[in-house]
Amino acid sequence: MPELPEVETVRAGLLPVMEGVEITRADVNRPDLRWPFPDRMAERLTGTTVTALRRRSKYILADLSSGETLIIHLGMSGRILISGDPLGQFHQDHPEREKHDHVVFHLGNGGRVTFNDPRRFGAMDLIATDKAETHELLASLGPEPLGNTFNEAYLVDALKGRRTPIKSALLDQRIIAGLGNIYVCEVLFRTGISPLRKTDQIADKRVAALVPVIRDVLSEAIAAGGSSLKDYRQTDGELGYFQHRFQVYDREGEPCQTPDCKGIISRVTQSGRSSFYCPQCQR
DNA sequence: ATGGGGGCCTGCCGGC
DNA sequence: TGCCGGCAGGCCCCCA
Repeated sequence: MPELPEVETVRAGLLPVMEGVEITRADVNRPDLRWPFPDRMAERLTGTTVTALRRRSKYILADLSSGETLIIHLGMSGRILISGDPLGQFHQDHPEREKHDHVVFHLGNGGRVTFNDPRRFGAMDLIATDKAETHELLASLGPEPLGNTFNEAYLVDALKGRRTPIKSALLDQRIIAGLGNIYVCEVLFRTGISPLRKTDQIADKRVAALVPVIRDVLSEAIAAGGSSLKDYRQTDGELGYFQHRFQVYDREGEPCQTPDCKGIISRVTQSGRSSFYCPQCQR
């Protein structure tokens, strides 16, 4: 569920509350999410200070004064909410423990950071900070779409000779890290490329045109605080609002927004995921 | 080697 | 009102 813009929004929300702040206690309310938590996770977190909060693809990385890094993934339904009013603001507190509050970090500034994940496809792990990039979950990730190594030449080369539909290729985290179902649909709409088109049947020039559009869509979504469908929230509980700007995602049956296009947005299933697109102007 | 489908979980929504 | 099927922002794993 949370794609790069949602994860970046969560990271940005946590930053002023957690950076330079001690974790005084960690409540670990179950033994696992998608996988078992690392051994003695609560003890290894307790008494450490968060020295930096980074993001790699859809992972949040919290560097700790202990020399370890906490890796967090939100899966499909993971949420992180701040409570306890650590910044002295007015946002609503939610002191009661709610269903699916699996991990709670208590902070030295009085704040609490709660990880809630109904479907439990999320994950947490601890690894030495100097080995974080080599963690098995991160090792084979492709370039960051908003970073310098992601560019036209890279994408043209990375997609060369692939027979998979472009939709699947852009969802492949080894090729580009951070896109998910929503933003791939929106990117393909803006570039006029059908999600069904085989990657090796797209001219280099059109592949290259994906690069600035990917950057634009992600940047706009980050600026909007991400997209809130059912359960995603920013860390202060506010909704993101990029969902109002979707042009195709979840708009099956609606008229295409391209000027003068008479198309109707279609939904097709590709490798188990819904693709939304306009059959008229996406070719 | 690569691509497609199944599976992991819970919750929600629409239809009957 | 209640039940059931389908679907959901991700990603690992196995099979062809």
